Formats: sequence, C-alpha cells, structure tokens
Amino acid sequence: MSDESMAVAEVLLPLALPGPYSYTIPHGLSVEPGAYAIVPLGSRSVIGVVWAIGSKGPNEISLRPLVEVLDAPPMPALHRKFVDWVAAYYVEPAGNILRMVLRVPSALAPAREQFGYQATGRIPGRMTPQRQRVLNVAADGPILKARELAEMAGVGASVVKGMVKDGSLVPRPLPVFRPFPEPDVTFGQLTLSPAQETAARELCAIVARRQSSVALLDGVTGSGKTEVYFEAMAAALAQGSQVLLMLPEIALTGSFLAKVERRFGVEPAHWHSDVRPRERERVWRGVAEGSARIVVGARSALFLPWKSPGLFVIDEEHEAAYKQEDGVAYHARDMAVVYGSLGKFPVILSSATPSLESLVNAERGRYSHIRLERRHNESELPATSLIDMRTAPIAPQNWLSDELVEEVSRSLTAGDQALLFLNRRGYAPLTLCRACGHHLSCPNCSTSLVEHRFRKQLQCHHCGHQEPMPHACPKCGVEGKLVPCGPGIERLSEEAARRFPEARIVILSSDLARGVFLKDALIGIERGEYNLIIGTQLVAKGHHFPHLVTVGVVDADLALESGDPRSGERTWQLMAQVAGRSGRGEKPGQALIQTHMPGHPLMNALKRGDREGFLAQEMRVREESGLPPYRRLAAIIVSGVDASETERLAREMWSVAPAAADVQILGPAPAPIHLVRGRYRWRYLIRAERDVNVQAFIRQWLTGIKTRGSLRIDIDVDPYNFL
DNA sequence: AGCACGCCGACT
DNA sequence: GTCGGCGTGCTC
Repeated sequence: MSDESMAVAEVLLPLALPGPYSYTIPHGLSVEPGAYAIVPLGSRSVIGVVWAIGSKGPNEISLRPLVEVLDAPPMPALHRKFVDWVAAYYVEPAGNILRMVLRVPSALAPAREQFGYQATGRIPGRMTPQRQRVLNVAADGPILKARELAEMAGVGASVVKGMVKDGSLVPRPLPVFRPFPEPDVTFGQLTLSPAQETAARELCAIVARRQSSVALLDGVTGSGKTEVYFEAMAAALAQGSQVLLMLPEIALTGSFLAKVERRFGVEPAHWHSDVRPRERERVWRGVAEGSARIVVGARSALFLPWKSPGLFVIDEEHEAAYKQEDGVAYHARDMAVVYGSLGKFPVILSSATPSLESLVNAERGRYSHIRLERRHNESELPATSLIDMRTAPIAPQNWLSDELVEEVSRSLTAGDQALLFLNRRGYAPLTLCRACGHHLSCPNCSTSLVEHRFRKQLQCHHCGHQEPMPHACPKCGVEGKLVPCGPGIERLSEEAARRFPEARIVILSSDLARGVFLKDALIGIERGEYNLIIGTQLVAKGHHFPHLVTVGVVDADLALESGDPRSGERTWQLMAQVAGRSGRGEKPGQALIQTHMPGHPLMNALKRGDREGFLAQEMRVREESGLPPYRRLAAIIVSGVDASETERLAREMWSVAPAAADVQILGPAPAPIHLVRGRYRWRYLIRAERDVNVQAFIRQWLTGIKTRGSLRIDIDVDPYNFL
C-alpha cells in the first residue's frame, strides 16, 4: 500500500460524538482541512467538516471512504479553532458546536443555477410582433428569466423558447443570490459632538492596531454610543474587514438596519432565527465568501463562518439575552471576546449600564474603558425620586400611589407623555380559588399560571402551556370564586384607565406587541397619538420616546425578591434604562420609583443617581461572597421525568465527586424552579478561584456516570443566575 | 441527530 | 399469531 492511500480525513460531524470520525480519502480527491465533506454514517450520509488530515485512523475500525468534497469556501482555520474553543469551554462535544455553524438548511447543497436571457443582436429568422416585443423588453434593464421575459412582453413561454433555439436570445447565468453591495464608509457621515469625537478617535486607533483587544464603550442613554462605534465600524470596513454588530433582541434589529443603511449607504446582512431560509442561505454564503461586509445579527451570528472578521460590536453588552439558556448554554458576549482574541481583532462592548463583569475587566486594565459622559443633546438625565409604598395610602386592588398618579396627571395635562413600567406580562401573576384555596398552577412546571385576560387564557411563562380561563375552580368546581392576585400589565392598564380617564393609553408588552403592531404603536407614540404608555421590559430597550417626560416604576422590588445575588445588578440596569427613556426631548425627564424598600442601598443609589457608589458596593458584596467576576461558577443540572429517580441520581453523584482543595461543590439542591416542562431538576453549583480549570474538574466528575431513561445531566458554565 | 435493533401490548 | 410502541445504543 502506498503512503498516499494511508491519508485519512478526520471529519467533525454536527453530532454529539466524542470527536471527529476518520475516513479514507479516495484517489484523485484533494482534501484540505476546513473542507465541507459528505461522508457515510451508518445507513445515511452526513455533511461534516474536515478537521485535520492524518496518516491513520483509529485501530480496529475499518474506515469507510469520504464520498464528496463540496464546492464551498473551506471553513477558515480561525473558525475551526473557535468551534474547538467554545466546545472545550462549555464542556460540549465539538460536534454540537459545529451544528450551530451548519444550521443553515441547504446552504451547502450545490446551488441550483438559474439562467436569464439576453438579446444577441441577431434578428430572428422569422420576425413576429411577439418576438419583437420580447426583443424590446430584453433590450434594456437587467437580465431576466425566461418566465419574467415572457410575462413582461405579454407573450407565451414558447415564444422565448423559440427565440433561444434560433439564436436571437442567449442564456446567461444569473447570480444565484443577490450580491451584497459594498458599504460606503463616507456615505452618511455624521457630525459628532466633541465627546463623541474623542471616543470615536480612540476606537478608530484601536481598530487600526489590528490586535486583539476589548473596549468597553460606556455612556448613558442618549449619549450617542451608536454613532461612535459606527466610526470604528467604518475604520474596520476601510481596512477590508468584515464587521459584526450584535444585538440582544430580534425586536431591535429593524431600527438598527435602517441606521446602518443611513450611515453606510447599503442594507447590511441580517441574521437571526426569524430570517427566511433563502435569505439565511444568502447571508451564510456571503459571510463565508467575505462579500457580506456588515452583519447585524443576534447571538447566533457568532457562528457564521467568518472569512475575515475585523471588528465585533456587542450592543447592550450587559443584556441577559446574550446568555443562551437552552441547548448549548453559551454567552455570546463572552464568546465574541474569545473570537476577537483568537482572531487578533478588537471587540467593542457598548452599554449605558455595563455588566459588573465588564467593569471589573476594565478596572483591571484588561479592557480599555471609553466613557461618554454627556448626553448628545445636552439634556440632563431624569431626576429620580422614591415613593415609599409602606406609607403611601393606597386602596385595595390598586397599585398606583396618589403621588405617582398626580405626577403622571401633571405631565398629561401639560401635553407631555408618561410611561408606567411594570415588568410583568398578563393580567395577574397568581389566581386563587376563594372557596377551597386551590392555586392555579402549571401541569408541567412548578409555577403559577398567569391569567391573560385579553386572550381569556391561562399561560405558563416557562413551558408555553396555555388553557382557556376556567369559570369554575378545577379542584372544587365552585363557580365565580377564582380571584386574581397581584397586578400584571393588563390589570394595571385597567387601573390606569380609571385613574386617567382622559389619557390615550397604549400597552406595549412582548405578547401583545408583535411585528407590525409594535411598529404602529411606536409610530403612534412618536406622533403623539398616545400619551400614556404602559409597558413591560420591552419599553426599556432601545426605543426613543422623544415626548416622554414622566416615568413611573410601579414595582421596583419585583426583581430583588428572587434572592439571586445578581438581582441588584439586574434591577439597577433595568431601572436606569427605564428612567433613561424620559427627558430625551426638550423637557427634562423625571422618574418615580415605587418601592417597599426605600432604605435599600440600591434604591438610595437610584435616587442619588450614584452609579459608582452602587457598583462599588455591589462589587464588594460579590467579592466577599465569592461570586463572579471574582470567582468562577458552573452549574450541573440533573433532570428527569421521574422525581425520585432524578433525586437519586443527583444524590449519588455526590459520592463520586472528585476532591479538589480549590473547588467547592454546593448542592445538590432542587433547582429554583424544581419542575420545568415535566422534568424535575436538581442542581449543583461548583465554585472555584478564577485560575482553576473547572472544565477539567467537571469532565473528571462526569466520566463514568451513566444516565438511563429520561435522566440527563446538563452543564452550565458561568450561569447567569447565581441562585 | 437519525436509524436499526429489540422486546412487550392491541389488532387483522 | 403480527404490527408497532419507543427505550437503547451505535455510527469512522
């Protein structure tokens, strides 16, 4: 046997296998690392990526030959390195990460070629009026497909066919996908404020260095961060690089696409889960070929097969939405930083309320910290005051204090807009039976069902279970005794309608405001058709309300009640963002915060606008209690359909846990929500110093543990929730 | 992830 | 007697 026949392709498959599989390479086929290949697997064939070329495969396994190498740009070495890195960090089989890269239906199938037809200039042997019309249509404009040509000329398809046959029309291959236009970095240049100018210059200098680095762009709402990082994007584009602008929510991408287009003169590529398959294919290929220069996308855009990435911008970097919770639990902001460091290019993290993790990194000098102090339009941040709900007189079944009502009324009377913020969807978070005390809960989860009165439904916010709102108690059958407890946004809007009978109310919530409706509502708000906005989380993010003056936070204690050590940070960010919605026009804004804990350090800091004080205190708490970013956490979640079997496995694991002096194991404890989607969950928390290899520890622990039936063990490295 | 193999309930 | 339910385990 010759040496050549010994060459073996190590192919990574998009499956949860322990590593790449080996295949022989047929004679005459040239196979390079990165190539997309079709290989046999059992009785089917699968697309994988050649991870390496070796000289011999594993012993005792007779190798099967690789079938075909696909005609696509090979996956760059950097991207393969990234896939391996993510897999190792999150203790996942590399194939599971590769699956996220290849989750594009048919992007790798051979593109079916389409043809258009062009006049050759030759006059048809026999000219007819129909043929003349076709020639007229074909004479100018873009090359058209046969069907389009016939349609536009008002003739049958056979006329075109005949002309092709006699040579007066020739087929020309059409580009398979609409090409990505080249961005123009000078197109919509904006005049920047002096503060923006300084920040932009700093970022451009960082981009010019073409080195791995992270810059934290930190400036209050309205300080003009977008315009600043656009200049950094322009610099990277001018270098010939590809740029990713990552956003936490799909709902925000629309307005960002328009902004990017105004600045760079072209529609950027657009990537998230709702993009249609055909367009996904176009973007995937465009990124792989390098022709898609700007991508505006959600976290999964990280896994596009980047050809020449030169800058990643992570907008609203503190957002929890960057942490994927199902499937591979990766943090897109962190992995963006990793990509930049592997690929030796800069990453910009932008936020008005940066995460503690990023601030600590900036403090330690690992990130450069670029601050935009002033608001772009010079108006001040809103004045914030607390309303003590322990003493505020309030009628039962009401949630708005007189003081808040008064301030909102004052704004409305003055012709301004007001916003009431309550981060709770639906009508009431809890429903009880007055007759028997039964509490309506989800059949699949250990959670309360939430009444959605507009839809006449009960919904579980964890598994999506929904059922019609019953008239009688499902337990005791007594009618008319079910009572809603506590407010959701729908119930709040009823109260608002009573208290502000003249107001033009609009409700913004993720389950009411989808697509067109959200857009219309925002336009209506902008035009002043509405003057009282009632909203959940959705209103805190990204939308401009130029006429908004008064913001009322109905219940600031909600998030703090969870007991999670992260909740302070989260509440701070949310409050700062909601308050920041006001005062973006000519009048200064004001924020009123209803709380039962006016003495809480967080509330005090909000009142004084003392960000530094709050952060210093929060960092101290994190450090003292051994939490991130000072130490590492990883969670191990044991779940299964059977409660006792799940508990048994969770407890048995304890006895095989490796001993390590620098690693603490907390648990097992029932997970905060014990039952989710019909699965009982137990949780271990692993806590270690930052220099400990927790991944190795976890791997060592889990080797040899076998799960049967529905039992599963999931790993969450750097869980977002600490509790 | 598929897909085959394998071992227990209600149908022609 | 078989069709088929989906639990288990393998795929270079």
